[in-house]
Amino acid sequence: MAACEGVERVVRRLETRGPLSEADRAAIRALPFHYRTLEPAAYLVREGEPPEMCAVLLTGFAYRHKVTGEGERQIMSVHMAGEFLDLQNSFLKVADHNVQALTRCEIAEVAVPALRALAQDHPVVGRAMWIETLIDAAIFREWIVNVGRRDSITRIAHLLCEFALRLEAAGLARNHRYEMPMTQEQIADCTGLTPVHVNRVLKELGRLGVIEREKRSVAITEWGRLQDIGDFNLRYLHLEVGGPNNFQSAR
Amino acid sequence: MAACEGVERVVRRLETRGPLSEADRAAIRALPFHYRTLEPAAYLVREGEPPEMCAVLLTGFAYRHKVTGEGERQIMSVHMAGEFLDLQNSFLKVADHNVQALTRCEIAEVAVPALRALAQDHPVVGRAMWIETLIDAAIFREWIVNVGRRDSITRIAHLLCEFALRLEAAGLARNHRYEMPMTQEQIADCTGLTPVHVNRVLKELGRLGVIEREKRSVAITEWGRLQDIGDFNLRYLHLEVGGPNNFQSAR
DNA sequence: CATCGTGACTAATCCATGTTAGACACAACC
DNA sequence: GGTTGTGTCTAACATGGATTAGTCACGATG
Repeated sequence: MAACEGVERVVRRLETRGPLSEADRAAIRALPFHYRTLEPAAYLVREGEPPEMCAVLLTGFAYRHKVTGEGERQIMSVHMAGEFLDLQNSFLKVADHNVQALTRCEIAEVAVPALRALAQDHPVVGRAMWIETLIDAAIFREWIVNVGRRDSITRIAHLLCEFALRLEAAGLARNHRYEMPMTQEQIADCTGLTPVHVNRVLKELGRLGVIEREKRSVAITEWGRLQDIGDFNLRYLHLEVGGPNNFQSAR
Repeated sequence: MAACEGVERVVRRLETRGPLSEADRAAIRALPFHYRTLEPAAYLVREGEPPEMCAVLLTGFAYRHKVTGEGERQIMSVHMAGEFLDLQNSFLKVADHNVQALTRCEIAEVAVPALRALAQDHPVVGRAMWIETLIDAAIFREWIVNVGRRDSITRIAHLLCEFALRLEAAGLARNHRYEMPMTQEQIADCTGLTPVHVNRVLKELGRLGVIEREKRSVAITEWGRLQDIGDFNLRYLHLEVGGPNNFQSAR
């Protein structure tokens, strides 16, 4: 991906949360971005280290996770092209979780101090970045509910629904059909289940006729039923359905 | 609590994340706060409604929760005196969860547009509020791990540890001894367990000699062991141990 | 070409936690 | 001063999902 294309994706992303002035856009474009490609499983952030760079994902997938004292991994979120990966840590002193590439990824990185200065000097841009982290938090909350109070088939159906909508919003899927970026083991780490049980549940969802799978590709054949099974309500995603500028206007 | 005391608490809270100028402080004090007392179980925010007011908790406890399609409740966070309750929703169009008083609460409310204007016109204050929400998000992430990958005794021990430190940071507890604001049923809703099992586990923690209980009062008699049992590492709380201005300085 | 590693998939068994049902203590209220 | 409600606590039984232990297909690697 060309560098200028990368920056423009960042600008567009932030603009969906509110109008930016030309000066705001120029300030974003002036950031000292550094472009890199990461192999699958490469770490972007390690728990315990101070955040120095903040990355935007241009292509590919990445995920946040922690490992318990027992050595069990819990994935806390999965990120796709266009999303910021490190706003969660950039304003804190130390990273409290890991961020790792799920697939091969292209990223645009910028040093944390430059990002802080941007937020300080361009409050509208700062607000847009804040909103990005608020939506991340909304998804974290939904995942607490998912692993805390839903049974296995509901959890996985919910995850499949969330992925469908987020991928479609990112222009990476259509007609509720997509390429699942994760292995069944990683799905297990998202849902607090074992890989074995994930396999059983995926098979069951296929048997019920609500999804069709071939390798990693997933087609949701009965969206309404999958939504019901998954107790899925898209509200928490705060998607800007009407396109840019559809935010709640300041009164 | 007197009104001016309430405002000063908000100022102090925001100052722990970075130095504020006199103009910043004045702007916070000039906010049109409205003071109210809520009875236990009163709603501050309802899922599906647009956020209109943003509240700071002056005394008492409140909690965030969602209810699944099956009618099961999951508590996503518990808040104590000094914390903001609605920054999570104020910059989004619609609340995606409920916020409810756990005990009798005194709150200071301000209309959302005034708060947005404050963040816009005083970027340093905006940044401090952003950091508050980032820490909320860090706690959400830890709770995903807690309900997703820890067994029942670990979950509850972890919750008890978190409460001890947060209450001490808020000046509401000392010597790892505090008044638990929640019933066992509410603890169950925090941990994704049943009230019956919470009771078993609390009894077991008592039998192990790491806590002592009498009604709602909890004394952690062996902090180190409870921490081990609870797989607890305080990093995710991002406590400002050195007092104000102990944030990572801009470079 | 053989070997190795990984991911998908399956079956048998087990156990941590849920479910159901109730006792008991205590405070609030008519 | 009985009644009602709420929170704590317990026991007996049920079960969802974990655990264990594989097979199989496939691509990468030497």
